[in-house]
Amino acid sequence: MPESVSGTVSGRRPTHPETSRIRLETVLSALADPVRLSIVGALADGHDDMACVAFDLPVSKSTSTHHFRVLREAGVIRQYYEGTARMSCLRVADLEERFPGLLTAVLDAERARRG
Amino acid sequence: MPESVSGTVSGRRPTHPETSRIRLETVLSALADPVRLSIVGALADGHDDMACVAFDLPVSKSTSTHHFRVLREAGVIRQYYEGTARMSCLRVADLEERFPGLLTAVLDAERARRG
DNA sequence: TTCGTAGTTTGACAATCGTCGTAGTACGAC
DNA sequence: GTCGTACTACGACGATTGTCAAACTACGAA
Repeated sequence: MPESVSGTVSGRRPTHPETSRIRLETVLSALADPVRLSIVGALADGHDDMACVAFDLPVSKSTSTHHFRVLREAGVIRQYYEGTARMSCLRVADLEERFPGLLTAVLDAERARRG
Repeated sequence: MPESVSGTVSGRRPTHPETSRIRLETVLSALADPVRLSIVGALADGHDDMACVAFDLPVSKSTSTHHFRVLREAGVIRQYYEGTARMSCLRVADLEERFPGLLTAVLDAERARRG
């Protein structure tokens, strides 16, 4: 967390990489974890925006935070606050622009893996 | 190395996963490394089959062996011997069958990253 | 058979990763 | 204000990963 500009404590202003700076290896390694893959799958199939709490992950709260952070810093999801709830949504358009077809293929594969 | 059936020393009969057993997370994490990504890129763009030695990787021999093994065990490449040379080729059709569009998208992204 | 080439195996190492519990912070409701 | 909820931060831990050098194996050629 390098530059937290204005007054608020860090963590309240999540940093997102610009689309042009999203790196392939980072995205792939972000997606290469079962917990994070299931988050991404849930975001894609379920509701577009979801709070962390809605995911019901098989890990502790702090581990959840960690995984969401990895996804956000990789450029896979965008996060913002809605009250105390951390909402997340997939950066579908950004990813499609940067790596055409990649997210679609991964989501298809993940869907097949589960259903 | 569980079951090496006939007499030969292990390592000479590389084990490849069946297409149906290729796992998404394993493939993604295999591709999430710059060295392995460059191997895959070289295999896709260059010649279909290449010996390890032809890749000119920025790592030692043993590290090379390690990376090829990860790719092979993930189901991304197929390997066989041609004399003492270990030849490698992408399992394009198998991957397309298992995870349609995935390899293509990754290769496009990798190509863009380099060119 | 001897030599060189190509790759593997082993064991080591530092770095990263996924996990947790505890403590802390921000917000909404009361 | 106080309380509860939702999440983050901070260590800590064991497991995995990427790396290497050294010793070894398999094959082809001289």
